[in-house]
Amino acid sequence: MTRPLSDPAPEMPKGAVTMADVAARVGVSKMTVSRALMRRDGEGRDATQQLRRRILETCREMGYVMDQTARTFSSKRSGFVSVLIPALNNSNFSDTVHGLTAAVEASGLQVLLGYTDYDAQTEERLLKAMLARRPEGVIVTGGSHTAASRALLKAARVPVVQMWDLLDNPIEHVVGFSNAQAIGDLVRLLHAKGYRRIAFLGGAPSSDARGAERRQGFVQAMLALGLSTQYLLTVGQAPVSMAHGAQGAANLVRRWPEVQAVVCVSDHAAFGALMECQRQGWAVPQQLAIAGFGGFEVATACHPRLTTVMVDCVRIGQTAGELLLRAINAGREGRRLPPQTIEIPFRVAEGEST
Amino acid sequence: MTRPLSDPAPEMPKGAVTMADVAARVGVSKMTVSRALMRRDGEGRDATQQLRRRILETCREMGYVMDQTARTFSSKRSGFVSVLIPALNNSNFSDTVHGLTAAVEASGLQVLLGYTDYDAQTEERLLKAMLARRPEGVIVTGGSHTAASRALLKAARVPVVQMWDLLDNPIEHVVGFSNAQAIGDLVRLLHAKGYRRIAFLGGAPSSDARGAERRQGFVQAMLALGLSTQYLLTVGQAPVSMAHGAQGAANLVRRWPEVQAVVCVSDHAAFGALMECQRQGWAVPQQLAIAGFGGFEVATACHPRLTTVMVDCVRIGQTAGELLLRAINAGREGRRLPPQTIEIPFRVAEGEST
DNA sequence: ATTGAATGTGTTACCGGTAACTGGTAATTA
DNA sequence: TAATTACCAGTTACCGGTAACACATTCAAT
Repeated sequence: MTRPLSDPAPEMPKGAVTMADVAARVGVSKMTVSRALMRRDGEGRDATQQLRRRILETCREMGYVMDQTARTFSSKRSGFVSVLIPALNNSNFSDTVHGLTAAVEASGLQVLLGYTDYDAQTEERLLKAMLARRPEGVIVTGGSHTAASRALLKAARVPVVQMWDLLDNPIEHVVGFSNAQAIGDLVRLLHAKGYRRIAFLGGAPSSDARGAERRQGFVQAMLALGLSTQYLLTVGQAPVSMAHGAQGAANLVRRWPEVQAVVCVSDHAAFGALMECQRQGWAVPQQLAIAGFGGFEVATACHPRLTTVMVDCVRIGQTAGELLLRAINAGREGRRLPPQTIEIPFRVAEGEST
Repeated sequence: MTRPLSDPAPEMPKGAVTMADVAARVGVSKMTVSRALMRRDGEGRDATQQLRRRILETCREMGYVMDQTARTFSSKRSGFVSVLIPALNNSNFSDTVHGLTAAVEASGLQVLLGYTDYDAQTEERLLKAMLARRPEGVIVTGGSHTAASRALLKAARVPVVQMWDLLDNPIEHVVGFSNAQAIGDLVRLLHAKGYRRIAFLGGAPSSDARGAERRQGFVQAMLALGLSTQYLLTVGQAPVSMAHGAQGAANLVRRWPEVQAVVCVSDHAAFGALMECQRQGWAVPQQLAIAGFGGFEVATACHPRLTTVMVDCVRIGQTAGELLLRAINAGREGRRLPPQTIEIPFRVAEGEST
């Protein structure tokens, strides 16, 4: 070493490498480095491109990783969007997250994922924590939020998309489908196949807004067909498990032996019911027909296959992501995208269980 | 308004409310506000506590939310840890995330979750993006990473925990169990029950390190018992689905009708195999015994119940989270926690499928 | 050759907090 | 009562980038 220790060589910064370190090494201002990193490949004049390559090379050599925090702080762009789903372990939502991530990351934004465990209070806490990091947009699931959550979202002044359900009183944008209508289609299919005494099996409505909407849709559809709506069964809290479904089926048959078919709030419950029937030796669908909801893997893998409502979960995510991007881009240009509501199609898939 | 428009009242800042706005309203310096927000309840002298209450009250009135970005930037503490799992829609991992979140959030840190889709390249990209936000610690799943990922983690100079698998060459800390040993226990159980011609059914080893370890453990255990290891079946890539399991079972019976039992890489595959048997009318376990891995909901909900390896996934997460916290706290005090390896127990749960 | 436009680089200020230090006041001790 | 100590609030500087502006250079068109 020819330099005294008190004067460390600029080529070897001691702490983490900063943009200034890179700039010094290349012999330009840090602004130039910043611009080199921002600019896309193959842009600008030849001399500029060469310089840019040299800068990128030096970054690599020095192991420089831009400090996203400083960037966020300075540019007022956090570079991420918040996404809240009720649960991780539900392929419907994780599929949605996949679609969403693909759509959003194409534009260089990251997805910051949180899960609420189907609880509005948890959602509020999570939302507070996420908004403190200044996301550029927020996507939440459904329309059940605390008043404080809604206020937080409004105050955040960033685009908001509510997904999965269609809503009467949306915060801003909506991407989803009508759970009530989907269940209605299912009920009409059962009716067409000759079933008349049909039960609904779901969790406590208070714990799951989506489940409550399905239950309500069931009642409406049954009434419209002039059928009895007395066969309503409640088992457990959201998320309704396979064990709940099994227990529900047992209760159902004991209490209302005359019931011919049961519509379950989800495929998990339906599968549990199906397995209980197999354990008890009840023929499906002859003694009891079973329908589910969601198009989960288990619905097509099990035997007999479950009749279910197939929802294009990935597409919900994609669409929500694209919509959020449009809103964010509008915001960057000073415009405001008028509130949109986009409906996603679904279809009833008939299995062997009805 | 008695004030001219060019001199906005300090009580009504125009943009987002900042700490300085709150400070001005209360009539103190922003440093005092900062300290009031940091300090725990009931600390300090009486006058100070009153001032603190007044400040907090004003924050509430003005709807002030501290800018986490600025705080991170200034204090060099991002307040979050990164967690990478292979997939969201796998209750094993989502349970782990639950345990982890509970453990970590108790200390005021947030969890930033990412999923790799079982792909090391995706993991590397994700890691890069996360490290740019300067997490205070990182938890990854398993030991299969690109060389660049390992380098990134080392360079980040934050504690790292690898979870789920025990590793020969860990990056730093490890929390997990031996997949090979677990499969070994399962094989020995089958052997004790009289099964001799036992097959293994899993995905392509290259796509799933955890699956590969299980396959290897199977071979070892079979060799140790003096049994033939010829019955190795590969179906699809990770994550192995129920459909893969069904297809695998069909292949298995066609190719090696003499096989008495099959050990599947996961409960999903095992369930698929079970359903294929039911479709074909093959008695389980009389004609073919089936074992799974993971203790998923479907394993106990289905009929017959699957023999499986139960892993305390929540505890893996809790332990990993606690370990990471200890390492982070050590780092804050200038110490370095020596690399730890913590083993999590598992147990074989016998169902009716073997 | 001259001009104007387009492009590229450097300089300065600033984002909103916290660390570290300074000086002042209240509580404790001699 | 004076000296010492503990505690507290204010001041200043700074974290690592980018916006905005000023200025220099290159290129195209007259």
